[in-house]
Amino acid sequence: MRRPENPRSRLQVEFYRRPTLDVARDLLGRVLCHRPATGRVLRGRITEVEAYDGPEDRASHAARGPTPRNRPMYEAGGIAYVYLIYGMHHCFNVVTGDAGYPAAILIRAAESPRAELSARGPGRLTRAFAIDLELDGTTLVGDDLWLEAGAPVPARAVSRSPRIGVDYAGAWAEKPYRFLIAGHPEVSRR
DNA sequence: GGTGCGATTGCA
DNA sequence: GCAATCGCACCA
Repeated sequence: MRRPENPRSRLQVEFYRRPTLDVARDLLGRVLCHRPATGRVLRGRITEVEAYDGPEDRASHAARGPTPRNRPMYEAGGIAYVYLIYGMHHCFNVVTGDAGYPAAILIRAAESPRAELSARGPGRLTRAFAIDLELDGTTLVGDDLWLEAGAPVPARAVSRSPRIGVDYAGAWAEKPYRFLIAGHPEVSRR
């Protein structure tokens, strides 16, 4: 019988350099940690994510090939991909897979005993965790930004659905690439 | 160089 | 239902 992982142990690059859907499911229950330039470490347990997987994924920023913005998606897994959406909100992604294969996972929600760190929705989450463009391309195994093992989420507690806000992606909009912990449903209607 | 729009959110 | 707000993708 394997000894349970220390919940405070940090995820290493091997965790991220796996198939994107596997990483997405395994991100549930992990603890996002950010140490801002000033202040204490911000910690929150991930409750909802969406996978954007490969060059064929029409919902992905990489659907039309590499651009200055999506460059981090083509790097080897284990770094952040952060972009500005609607001119006002940041979205935080975890880059996955091998170098040259564009893939990332959008972190959509997290919970914390600290109420101000419980956030539903990708824009609210980045605001709560003080994540902005400065963290674009940052390693996820450094001392500024990292993930901790947290507590495992059993299979029965994982639910899936199509991704939010990607109606333009044709058949790819139907794929169940959104993973969430049952009992932590998205609040936003749609 | 010009134009259209988005992996969202909050308010009417 | 719709405005906010701007970097960037795309076209010329």
